[in-house]
Amino acid sequence: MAIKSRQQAPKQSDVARRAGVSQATVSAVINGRATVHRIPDETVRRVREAVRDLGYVANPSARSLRGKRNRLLGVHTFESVFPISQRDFYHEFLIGIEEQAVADGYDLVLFTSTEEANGQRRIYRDGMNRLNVADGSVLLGFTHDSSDIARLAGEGYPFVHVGRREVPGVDFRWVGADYKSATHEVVDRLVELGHRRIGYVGLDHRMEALIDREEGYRDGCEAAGLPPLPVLMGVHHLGVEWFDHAVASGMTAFVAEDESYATKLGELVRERGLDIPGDVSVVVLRGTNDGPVPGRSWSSMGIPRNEMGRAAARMLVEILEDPHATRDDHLLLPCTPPGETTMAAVGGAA
Amino acid sequence: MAIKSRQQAPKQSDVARRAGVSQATVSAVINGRATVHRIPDETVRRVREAVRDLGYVANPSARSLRGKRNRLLGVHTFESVFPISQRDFYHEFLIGIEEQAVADGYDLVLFTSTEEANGQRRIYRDGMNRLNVADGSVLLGFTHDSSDIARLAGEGYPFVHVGRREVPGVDFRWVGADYKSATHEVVDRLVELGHRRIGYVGLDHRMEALIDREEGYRDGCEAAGLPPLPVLMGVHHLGVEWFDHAVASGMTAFVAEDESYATKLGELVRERGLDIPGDVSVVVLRGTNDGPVPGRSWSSMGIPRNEMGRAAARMLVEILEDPHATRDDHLLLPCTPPGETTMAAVGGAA
DNA sequence: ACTCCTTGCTGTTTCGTATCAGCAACGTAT
DNA sequence: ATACGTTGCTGATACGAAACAGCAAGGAGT
Repeated sequence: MAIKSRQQAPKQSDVARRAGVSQATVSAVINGRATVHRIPDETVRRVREAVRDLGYVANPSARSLRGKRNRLLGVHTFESVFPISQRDFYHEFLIGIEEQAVADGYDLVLFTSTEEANGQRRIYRDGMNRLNVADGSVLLGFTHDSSDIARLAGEGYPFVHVGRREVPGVDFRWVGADYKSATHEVVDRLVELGHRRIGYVGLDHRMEALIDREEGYRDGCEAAGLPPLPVLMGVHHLGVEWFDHAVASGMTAFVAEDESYATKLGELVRERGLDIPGDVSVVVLRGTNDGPVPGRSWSSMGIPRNEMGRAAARMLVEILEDPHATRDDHLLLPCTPPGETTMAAVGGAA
Repeated sequence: MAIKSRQQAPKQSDVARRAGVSQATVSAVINGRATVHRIPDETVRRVREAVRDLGYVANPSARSLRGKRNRLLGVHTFESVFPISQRDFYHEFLIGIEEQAVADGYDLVLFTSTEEANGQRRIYRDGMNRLNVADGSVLLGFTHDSSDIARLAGEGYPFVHVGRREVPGVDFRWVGADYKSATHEVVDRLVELGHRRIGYVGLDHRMEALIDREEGYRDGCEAAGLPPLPVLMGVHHLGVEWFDHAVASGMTAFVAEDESYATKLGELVRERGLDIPGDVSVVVLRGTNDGPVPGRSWSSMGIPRNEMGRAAARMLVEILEDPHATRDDHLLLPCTPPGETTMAAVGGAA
């Protein structure tokens, strides 16, 4: 069959020969430096013609070898599957990153080769840092093990972490969301709606993004003169005894740290013959798009995932293009308040 | 603040200095040519150690300039927005590609930098062919202009096109879906359900993937001894006059080439007080996930998008890893038959 | 003492592009 | 006649990795 194997594309020296000039002149014309190189119009015309005739296209590898940049932005995620999956929480971040890359004329490298047998993705594997193929990278997702981040920062590799993250003794850039204020406002709104005992249910594993939410909740309670009632545990421990006790104690609203908790709450509510939001209000602080019943979505704090992705990519590009400019290393974007689908006034109808 | 700026990424000469050998030796060790270069184990060990210590990773531009591979698979789409968007028809292909890349230990380069002002993406732009940074690429989506493909093939760049595509005088590899047989079977099923006048509505712009469907439709009609009744036009021309006429002529089933046509048909059906599938059956040949009403989806031919993506990536990797092996250059995967949500027996109830 | 072979490397060139330093030819000024 | 400036280029080099040719040191064989 006739599929060709690698052939020669014309290069600048071919163009030069055809135009009767040197390769350096061709380079100057192509890069618009004809004026500064004092190339007369007639010569420029001849070179352009030769370029057209031969169908010359620049070799990007040679170009970036010279320029020391590859115009590649890396995307690395610590979570198991690449956030390309649409149901994934991280998907929307990736779209933001992609949009910004388009805008800035960068290509994206998805580091999929870093997956280990256990599904975890690590940056350093047998001592190698694959990220180096990209000019810089955006990091997504959470790892318990912050050593990868520390090492990357130590090497001075340019990267931006999506999500606030603190690693003691290590400075690096991140783009986060203001979960604290947003959660505070959620409590304010619930108080406005007449709720006086507001529960907070969340994961037993604490990380920055969750700590911020809990802090906002506590601040909100304090500002309203209410007792904070947080319960932190694994979702499968959320049982009827706890729920009955909570309702009996007068709890009318629940702030769910994660959507999985809301789902569980929904089950408990249904099991007890109650109604959301008629009897109980539920607000989700970290969710995707599902709801308690098909067709209705949770009152869910809006995380500006797209914007966070965009901002992270933008910050990275700025670092790459002007490493020495002074700029903020951290960015906190506002969340949008939840819709009122699963929250309502105390005792009020749906 | 204390964020380090990019210290020059280490190169082979840095590794060489640290290991007390020459750059050539480092290159030999890294590329597994230690044996043929008669480098003793002890030296190999020292070099490897230096590589680890410095976190050395090869510069992909330098490598590809030299004609070497980078374990980078490119993904280029001709359509406007990158198929990362979940609503996009192309999204599922990308997931398949990604999964295969993970399996084979390749990273993915999404060519987002090729977008022009008009939203089109071209491979050759202002004299650059960016695809060269990847070892080979998977091409997605349709362009009217096949010159990019012809040129790429002419240069012998390794690529696999997702979707059957014929460019006269140009041979290249593709992975397609067997729309023809699948559409034939759709007609068979409709005939089984008692339909005798089956309309085919489709885009006026013909491309391989659509031509195949139409051919399958015609074959199916012929096999059943029915007259083929195809109508090809822009979706906005699909109007009530045509619909009334079609129904009056005894048409009971419509095969819609694209989901947009089914949507339009749904409107017309509702407008005339009819019911799908009670009065009219509708089958979609190219759709995503929507339906005539929320909660019900179209009877839609299943395009094995994930598998096509996987197969394309797999084929590409095989080409890269053994360019001279003989293999098929084209692959046709089966579609899955439509569910029976919007098709029913003639005169039968829903 | 000599040739020859093996081991263990190194020096040099190449890929295609961009840039920098500089040079020949000609004109103008003094 | 000499100095100087301008025009219109060219040659050489660097970027980082890979490949080829080859060389010095040491040992074996005669």
